[in-house]
Amino acid sequence: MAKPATKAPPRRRASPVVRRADLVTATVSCLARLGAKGATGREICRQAGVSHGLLRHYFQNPDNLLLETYEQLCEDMLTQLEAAAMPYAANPQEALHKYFVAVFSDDWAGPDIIGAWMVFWQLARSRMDFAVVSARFNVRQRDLLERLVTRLPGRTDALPLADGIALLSAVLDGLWIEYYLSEQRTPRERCVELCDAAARRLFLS
Amino acid sequence: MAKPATKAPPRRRASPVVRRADLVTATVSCLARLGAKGATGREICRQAGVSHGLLRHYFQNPDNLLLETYEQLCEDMLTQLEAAAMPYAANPQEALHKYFVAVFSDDWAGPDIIGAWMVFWQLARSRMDFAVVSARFNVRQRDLLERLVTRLPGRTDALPLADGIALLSAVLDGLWIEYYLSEQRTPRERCVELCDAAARRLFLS
DNA sequence: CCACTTATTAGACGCTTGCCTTATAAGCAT
DNA sequence: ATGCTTATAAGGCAAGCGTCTAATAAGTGG
Repeated sequence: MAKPATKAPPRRRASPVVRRADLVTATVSCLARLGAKGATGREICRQAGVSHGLLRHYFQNPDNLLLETYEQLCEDMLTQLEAAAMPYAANPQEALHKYFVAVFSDDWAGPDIIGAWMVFWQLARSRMDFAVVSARFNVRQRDLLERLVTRLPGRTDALPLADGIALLSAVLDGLWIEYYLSEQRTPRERCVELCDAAARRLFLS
Repeated sequence: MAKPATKAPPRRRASPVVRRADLVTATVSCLARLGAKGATGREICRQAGVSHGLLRHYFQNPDNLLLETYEQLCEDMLTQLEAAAMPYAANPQEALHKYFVAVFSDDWAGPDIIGAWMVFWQLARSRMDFAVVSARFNVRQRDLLERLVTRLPGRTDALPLADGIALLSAVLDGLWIEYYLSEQRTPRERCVELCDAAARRLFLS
């Protein structure tokens, strides 16, 4: 049996949905700061300011928390990217530009989140469940990109559309990595500029 | 004091240079198979078929082994990429193509190595020493790419050269990620094909 | 105001890791 | 051969992790 409690530290209740969100947020932060190795269940709980036992109360295990975090992150990013571009539906070129800006915004490429994506990508290779989430997310993101591109006025088809989409998507990912590795060398504005240039060059010339 | 040894398992000596290479190879394999979390010092030694004490004999600590592995991997890849393209110096377009082929070859994007890069990228963000290696490697790789591109005959300068290089480099990284995430969806030949298309579109039209 | 649910904490256990230290034997020089 | 160097193995140790279990308190419904 456990020892009688010696002291009662402040213990405030929160609704399950809030606590889960807390843990998910802490997970992203830990992943970004400490990488895959440092983001342990206990460390996540420490960051969230709860005892390590609480993780098991809300999630099956730390891995499961990671997976759920990944799913939610993808969902959030996708909806927000869409929300960023859609208001400019009347001006396809501007919509695409806003999309680029959103991709490199602090919300999705900021210092306390960008590192998490890399960990998830890594997990997507060795773990089937993560691979599934990654695949689904990729398809939807590419669909969104395609929707934006096909609306561009005066589009040339010197390049097959599928190739163009694949290449623009690759440019996005590649620049994202470049930004990830050194935001000094390729700052955010430069990334967006290059994306715009790529879109013009691939589809409009 | 330690117990007297009960049995003498086969214990063959190897020259330091060979053993170090063994450990480096095992490290890459572990990183690719198990990710950052699974590539522990002990696991690497297990994979290399040596006792866990040997790691300390050749390297300061597991982290140091990782760093050295990263350095050597970069060095090897760079020299081999150069070696792949240079024989075709007379035909710049072909040289560039061979470069693309080499990037997506089994040697550098095969299943037992591709996962390691992702781990190193992840480390490059949280650890200064890895960041330095990454930065140096990036510069040199981009230089090589630039050397190949500037030789292309009939190059247009509708796009500033620096932009073109940055974009082609991004395409390479992005397609590499795409291949990494699902070689099913974007097989190797398709990646090379898209690289060729990007080079034409960016520099020759 | 009491009882019941459950969010939350804290401790215990077994395991693995990294580090260090000691013991052994393999190969080379003499 | 014999002895010295050192590559190699293996054990011990503290720390950290994931899992499980028991105890405690915070709300909530009666």
